[in-house]
Amino acid sequence: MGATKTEHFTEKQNQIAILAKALGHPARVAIIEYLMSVDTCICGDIVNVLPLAQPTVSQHLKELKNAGLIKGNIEGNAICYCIDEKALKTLQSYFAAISSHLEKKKNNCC
Amino acid sequence: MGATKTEHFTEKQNQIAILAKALGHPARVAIIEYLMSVDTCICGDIVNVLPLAQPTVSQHLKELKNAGLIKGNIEGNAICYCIDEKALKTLQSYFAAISSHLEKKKNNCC
DNA sequence: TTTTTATATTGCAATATTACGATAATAAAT
DNA sequence: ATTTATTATCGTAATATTGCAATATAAAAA
Repeated sequence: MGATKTEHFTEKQNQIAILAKALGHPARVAIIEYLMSVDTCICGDIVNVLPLAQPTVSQHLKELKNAGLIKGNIEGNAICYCIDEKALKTLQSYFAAISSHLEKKKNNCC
Repeated sequence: MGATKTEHFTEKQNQIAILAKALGHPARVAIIEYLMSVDTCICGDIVNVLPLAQPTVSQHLKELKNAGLIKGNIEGNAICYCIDEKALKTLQSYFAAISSHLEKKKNNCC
């Protein structure tokens, strides 16, 4: 064993889990924050910004891309990675819904 | 190797990563959603609701608790787990900030 | 007190993640 | 055509996660 039983959960639950998992590493959070901070879309300096070796950064970028959090095109020997707004909007909506639900409830146990 | 290099990232980045990682599994997303759906705080039926064995569920609950997403007290031989609103508020604020930042920017590359 | 009920812990096997050196691939620059 | 610069892939070691059977723990019920 060791493999997640995705088939037992809803599409939505799996989707949120995939996005959350992709952000479940500080390097990937840092990458998203960096992509937000730069104006340009070409940003070959991600490797220099992060305290990790180039193959490791490349791997993290791949995971963010697989999860759908970033989009990337190859521009010559530079990369053009940027945030996929749709994915982040999904997360924003999800947690906004949870928050408003919790506020309505005001349950005060625990 | 294989251990995350947390020390190279900011407190905030690590905090978000910890919360996101905890939600990086559909079972744990399902648990949060279930805790939201029930009115009561005592909810010993989590095990019956999920398609996983009892020790596995117990482990997922432990991880959610470690990450700070749920709070739990033992109430006799039942458990009282509930959502820690603070943690979910943190996530809500974080993604709200990202979303509003992205909307302001309207970058249209990629 | 013994049984029942409910959750936690232990131990283990299967799998996944993290990290990086070495190397490949690719395109711009010389 | 060769060099240079940049990103991707491969291979591998260390560690973490996932899942569950077996067992422990703890309190209510009998």
